[in-house]
Amino acid sequence: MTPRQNRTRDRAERGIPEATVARLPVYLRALHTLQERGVATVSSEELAAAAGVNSAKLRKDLSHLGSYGTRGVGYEVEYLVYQISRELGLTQDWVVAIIGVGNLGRALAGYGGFASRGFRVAGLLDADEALVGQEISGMAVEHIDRLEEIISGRRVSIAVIATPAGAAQKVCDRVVAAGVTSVLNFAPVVLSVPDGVDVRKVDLSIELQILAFHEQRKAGGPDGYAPPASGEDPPGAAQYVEAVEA
Amino acid sequence: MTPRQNRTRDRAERGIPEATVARLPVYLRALHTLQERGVATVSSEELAAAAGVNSAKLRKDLSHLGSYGTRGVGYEVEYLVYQISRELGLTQDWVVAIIGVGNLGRALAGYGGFASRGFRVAGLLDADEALVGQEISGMAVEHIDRLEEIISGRRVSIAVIATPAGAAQKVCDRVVAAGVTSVLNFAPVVLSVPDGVDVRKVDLSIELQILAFHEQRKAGGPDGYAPPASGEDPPGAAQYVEAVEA
DNA sequence: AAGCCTTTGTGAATACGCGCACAAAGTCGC
DNA sequence: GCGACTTTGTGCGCGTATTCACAAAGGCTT
Repeated sequence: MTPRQNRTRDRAERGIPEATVARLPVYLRALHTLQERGVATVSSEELAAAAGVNSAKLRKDLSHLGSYGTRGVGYEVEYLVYQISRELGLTQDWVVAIIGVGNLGRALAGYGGFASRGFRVAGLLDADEALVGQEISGMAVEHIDRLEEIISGRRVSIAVIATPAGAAQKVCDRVVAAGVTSVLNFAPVVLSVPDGVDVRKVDLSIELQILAFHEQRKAGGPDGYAPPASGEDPPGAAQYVEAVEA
Repeated sequence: MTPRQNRTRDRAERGIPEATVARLPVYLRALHTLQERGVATVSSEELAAAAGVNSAKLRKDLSHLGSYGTRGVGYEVEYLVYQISRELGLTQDWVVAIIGVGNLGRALAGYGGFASRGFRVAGLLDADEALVGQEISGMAVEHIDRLEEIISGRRVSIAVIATPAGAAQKVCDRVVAAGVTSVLNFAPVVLSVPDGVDVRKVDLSIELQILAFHEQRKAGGPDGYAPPASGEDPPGAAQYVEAVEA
């Protein structure tokens, strides 16, 4: 994605691989668990096991942040928690707005994982007049007409889109226009955004379909499944649509 | 993950790359949208744009399923929908059980994306006696004690874990013991499962943290952000824990 | 019927990520 | 104070993924 800037500084300090960034939160969670148990020091082997990764990978990931381990001993849990938190930007607070207060939006509003990691939900917005004013998880739902005002007024930097698919792109355009540069999208659509805006997608249906693919493989026998005749002309090409439509 | 079986047959028919599998559902969704609009034929360029990927990548992905395009014309939408659906295993029905009926479980139970893609929710389970018997999205919540009976009796092949973190591993062990080989995990823990069982994880908090990382970079200036002094000895090493704890 | 134009399918080059294996570095026991 | 032992940090090779660029293939026009 950003290949050119990787040679400006040489490792640590700049250019942490995307794959590493994606694992840091996992390490962080494992470290928090260790911390609760009162563990002061952990080896790469132990932490890797807790995080479900290879220990060499863990060490390489951590080496991108600097040399925070002690050879022969391991890593100091507390210090590592701090370093990873800082690298991820969790030592500062991030203001989040949730747009769309359906079932999913409600679940997100009540999700404990927000507050505990420096994410503060500062707004719940919906287009449904009947919802506006209702209180969800101790916060009143506001009308989406006030989106721009809320986003800039409360310095929202991350927007969580939990609207129906049809509304998502329009909402996205508006939050971006209002200054948001990070979007977490739960709507089942591909959002298009200008350069400089990050979008991450969470899509239940896609995850299930990936599982179904592997499940189908497994069902075909342990040694190898051949997908149903993939070079043939299926008889009756017209009616196969029904099989997958709602 | 499975490198040895890739040479048994030569491309198509066997060994679709994991990265490709992960994109097929995206293509499928884009194709459904086109279908609703009455589009009969689509070029790789158009479909790639709709799916948010490079067109060469799209063509290579599709080539793993076989040669379903016509040079000079493009792909027949309906036929491609069928081929991808079949490859993903969506031409058959998959029986899903949702374990944990909190906010998130409720949202999942009501999620339309299940039914519309061949996923049938056949059970909602929870440990809370107060919830058992309640109806959620037209389905009665059942007690988790009946998990084994429900899973084998109703031929559940995919388990969705939406329990609190503390309960997830135990629930996972039970569903696996009962015969489930595909798990979609929403609990913020790393599940360990025996070989042959697939686990996919959806984790809101991790996604937010990844966004925060990039947001922090952007905030440091358009040309390059240097993370706060990553080789230094921070003064007062003891109190930095508070910054990220609940 | 022939040639032009569009679009696929893929070879080749490049970038990226992973994991092994080991040297360097530091601790701990004696 | 020294040697043995542990564990980090990383060089290296391998496999996968991505993208470019183009030849092959097919339709369409004249």
